[in-house]
Amino acid sequence: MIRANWKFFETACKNDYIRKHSKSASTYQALESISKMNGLMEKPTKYVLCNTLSSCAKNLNWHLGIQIHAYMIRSGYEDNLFLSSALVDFYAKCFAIVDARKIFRAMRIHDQVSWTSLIAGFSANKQGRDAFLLFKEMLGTQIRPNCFTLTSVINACVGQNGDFEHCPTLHVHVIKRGFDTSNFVISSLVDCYANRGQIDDAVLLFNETSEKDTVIYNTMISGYCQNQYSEDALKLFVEMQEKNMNPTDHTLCSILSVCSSLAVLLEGKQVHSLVIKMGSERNVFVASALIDMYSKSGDIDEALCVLDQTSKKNTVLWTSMIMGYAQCGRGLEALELFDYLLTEQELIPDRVCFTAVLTACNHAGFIDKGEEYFNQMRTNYGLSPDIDQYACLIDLYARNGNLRKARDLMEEMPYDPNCIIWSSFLSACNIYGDVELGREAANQLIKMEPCNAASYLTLAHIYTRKGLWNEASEVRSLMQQRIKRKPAGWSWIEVDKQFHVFAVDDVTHQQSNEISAELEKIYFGILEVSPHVVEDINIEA
DNA sequence: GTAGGGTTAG
Repeated sequence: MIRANWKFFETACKNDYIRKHSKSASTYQALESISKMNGLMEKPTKYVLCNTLSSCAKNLNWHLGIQIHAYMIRSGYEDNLFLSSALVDFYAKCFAIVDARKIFRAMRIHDQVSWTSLIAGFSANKQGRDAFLLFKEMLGTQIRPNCFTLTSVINACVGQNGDFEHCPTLHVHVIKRGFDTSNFVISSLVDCYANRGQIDDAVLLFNETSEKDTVIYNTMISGYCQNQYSEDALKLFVEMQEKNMNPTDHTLCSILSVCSSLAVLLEGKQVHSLVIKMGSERNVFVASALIDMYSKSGDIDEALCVLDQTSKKNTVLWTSMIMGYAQCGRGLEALELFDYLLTEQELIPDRVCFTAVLTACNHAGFIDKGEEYFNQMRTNYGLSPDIDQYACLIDLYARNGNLRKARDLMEEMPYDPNCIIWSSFLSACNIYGDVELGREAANQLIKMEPCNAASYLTLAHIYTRKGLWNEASEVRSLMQQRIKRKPAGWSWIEVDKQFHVFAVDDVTHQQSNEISAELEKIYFGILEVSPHVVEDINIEA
């Protein structure tokens, strides 16, 4: 029997695995709690029920919430608009979106709040399409959307697939209804554009906003950060300080993430000082960003220190540390930590945690262990692997020379292999010189990204190593036909058979370094084997 | 009298 305590329910609702157990807990504490809130064992009024439901929604207190629902039915409050809206919100926030929809559909009348609650619910449950359809349905009624509704539906577009392009349409609604002065709405639009890689639109909107608050700054910084405009993110951070706007924990997270991607330990340490000054080291988001920053900068000991000092550790924090070990090549320590957490700390791993564990196996070359952990996901934790964990296992097989096994798994898995999977598979084919599988992988990649030179060049490399000069030449001429000009923003010159990559003006120093590294990686392989290929890869405009 | 909103982590 699991003891009923509210902390447990908060966690329980976040995780399906525990959630099924939470149903077996006793219910008396729930009723006791309602009574206490209402004072001295009296019957709860509809106001108390409403407030309590709202609090259950905020704190993910599933058990108490369903007790209140039961009480509502018994007491004839089912038709109360306020209570029903709060109930929709409660179920939606507790990830029971099917129940939320059921309550909403059973309501005889709806208002802005009930519509918005379900739209926001779909959005929070990553069902952007449903949120957008419901918004369209709402437009067909007498109830007009308000700024809450628009924020929720715009938010639903974030993280959706490429074909789900409603951000400009919603932007028009925002302007038409005069919500373009609301920072709430504008920040969700900035986030939406940035998330879709339309950074110019995000910047335009940000610059047009006259009274910028901290959140809108944070959103823009985070947008720059997501799109690898690290220097612009830093500039905006400085601008914020010049305007005497206090950074928040969100700002710190984004800036630490910038320091991670630039691997600038010195600047990262300065931000760490600011974290301490602001007293934010207890924030688990900030702590996680710090661990990530230190481990990506190669200072794993400092990452451990941060972890030790964080009193409230959760799965994300532990995962950061496991990933930190894995990425700096200390796979064994990563796995030891994971095993310790399972046995001693009762860690309940999620999918991302398994990604970190499988990455560790990958870096350490532990095939058997990798397979074991992969199978444990389903058998021990009821988690069906998603494409990221499949990608890890496929990469683990391929890197270690089991190309056939990797290819079979790509066939068996319930997802279509993405660019990441094909390109890691192609580079394994290159290492092990497998012409047949390499050709297939390159062709798939060329179909997906016809203008990415890397796939053509890697395939040409595989052919050249096997002495298949004609095939290699065919691939190179195909590349020259398809890629007619140099990718925007960078160029290169050849001096003494060495490539010197330089950036044109509008490319930041950081991007230019990344491009150099990438090109050096590609061309070094080619130069090594067959110097005459060098002439062919001068793709002129 | 009661309900709903924006940016953050692996």
